[in-house]
Amino acid sequence: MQRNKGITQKEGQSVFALVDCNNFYVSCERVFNPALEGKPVVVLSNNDGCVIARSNEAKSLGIQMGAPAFKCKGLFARHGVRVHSSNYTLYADMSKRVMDTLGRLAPEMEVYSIDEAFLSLAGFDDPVEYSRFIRNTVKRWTGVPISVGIGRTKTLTKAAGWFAKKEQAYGGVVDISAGGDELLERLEVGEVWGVGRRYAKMLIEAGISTALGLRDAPDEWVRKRMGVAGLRTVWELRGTPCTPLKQAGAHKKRIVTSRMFGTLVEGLPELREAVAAYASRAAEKIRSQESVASSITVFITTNRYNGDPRYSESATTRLPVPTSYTPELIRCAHAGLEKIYKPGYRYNKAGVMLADIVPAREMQLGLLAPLVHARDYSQLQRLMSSIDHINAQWGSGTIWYAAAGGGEGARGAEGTEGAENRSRQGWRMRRSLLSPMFTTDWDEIPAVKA
DNA sequence: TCTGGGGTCCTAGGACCC
DNA sequence: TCTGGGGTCCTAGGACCC
Repeated sequence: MQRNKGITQKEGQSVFALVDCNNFYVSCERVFNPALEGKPVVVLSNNDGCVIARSNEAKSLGIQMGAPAFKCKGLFARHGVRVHSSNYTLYADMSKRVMDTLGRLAPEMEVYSIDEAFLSLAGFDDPVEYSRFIRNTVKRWTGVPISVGIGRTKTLTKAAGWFAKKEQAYGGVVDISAGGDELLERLEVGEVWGVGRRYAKMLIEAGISTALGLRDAPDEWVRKRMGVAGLRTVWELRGTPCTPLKQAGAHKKRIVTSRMFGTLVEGLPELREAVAAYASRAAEKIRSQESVASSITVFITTNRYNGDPRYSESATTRLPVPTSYTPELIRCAHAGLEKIYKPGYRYNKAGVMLADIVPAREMQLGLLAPLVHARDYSQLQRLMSSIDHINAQWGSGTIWYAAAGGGEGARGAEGTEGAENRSRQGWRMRRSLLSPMFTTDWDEIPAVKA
C-alpha cells in the first residue's frame, strides 16, 4: 500500500467485474409475465409519479428516465406501453436471488445496489469466458438478464459495463483491458462513474469531452477542480485501483424512510400517523443490521410544483441512549414533528432519518443503567425481534403500531377507512397498477396447471 | 486587550451514485 | 389530479481549545 494525497492505492494485478441487471425492475416484471417480452414496458415510482425503469423498447420510444407519468399518458396509449406500479417487495426478493447466485460464483463480491454488484475475478485464467458463464447461470437460475463489464478498477468496469449494456454486438460481456483506449475515447466524459452533470459541464468547457481525455488530464488540475474524489476517478481510469471492494455486512451510516403522500395532507393527526409509520419502518431497517441510532430527524415538506405556499422544515432529536426500540423512536419523531408543524400548509411528503448509527453490541450497558434496568432492556429487545420475525414471515404489516393508524400492509391503501378516531389516511401511497407479489405472498404465487 | 498558530469537532451544503 | 426514495463522501467554515 502506498499513500499519496489522500488516495490509497493497492499494488498487484487486480481484475474486477461489474454485474448489472438489465432494466432490472422491468426484467423482474417480465420473469413472471412473459407476455411483456418484446413489448415496451415501464415501471413507475411510488404514487405512480414518474418513470423509473424502461424496457429497451420503451427507451426507443424516447421515454426518458424520471419523466412524469402524467406527461407520458398520450405516448403510453399510442404505443401500447405496459405500465406497472413499482413492486419493491418483488424486486428486493429477485435482487436477493441474483446476489445469492453471484455469491456462489465469485470468491469476493460487493453488493453495490439493488441491481448491481462488483466481483473480484483476480486469479481466473479467462475472466471473459467465466463472465459469460456467470451471465448464463444468472439467467437460468433467476430469469434476469445481466451485462458484465471487466477491468482492472471499479471505474473501468463501469466503463466496460456501459458498452456491454448499450452495444448488443458484444454479447453482454466487455473486457476493457483489451482495446481500452479505443473504448475510453468513445465514452462521453459524463458517462464516467463519478462524473455527474456539474463536472461534465465543467470538463467539456475545459475541452475534455471523453473518458480518455479525463484519464490523461494532469493530476494537479484535476485535484484543484474536482477534489480528491475526482483524482481517484482519474487514477482508476489509468488502471490504479483506489476503491477496494466494500466488505459484506458493512452497516449503513444513515437510514432514511420517506414518502410522498397519496394526497395532500394538512392536519397534524395524519402527519403523526405517517411519521409513526416511517419511524417504525426505519426502526425495522436498523434492527435488521443490528445497530442502534443516536439521533433521529423528522422532516416535512410541501409540494414544490403545484404553486402552493411552500414550507419545509426538519427537527433533529438526540437520543439520550442509542436505540432501535420502535416506541421510543416514534415518540421522538412525534416530538420533533410538534416543533416544526405549521397549520395552514398542504404537505405532500414527510420522512424520518436515523443517524449516528453504531452496532448494537458496542453500546455500553453502563450507559443504560440509569434509565432502563438491564433485564427490562433485554425484554424490549426480545419483543422487537419477535415482531420483526412475525412480520418477515407473514408479511410486513401483520403487526403494526397503533400510532401509525392501521397496518402498513404490502398493498398499503386498502381497508383502513371508516374506523373511529382515525385520520383519512390520505398519506398512503397510490399504486393502481401494481403487479401481484409473485414471490413473497402465499396468496399470489402463480399456480402451475398440469 | 490584542495577537497568532494550530488542532479538533461539528454542521451544512455540494457533488456524486443507484 | 399528476414530478421517487434511497444512499456515500468531501469540503468549507465556525466554535472552541491550547
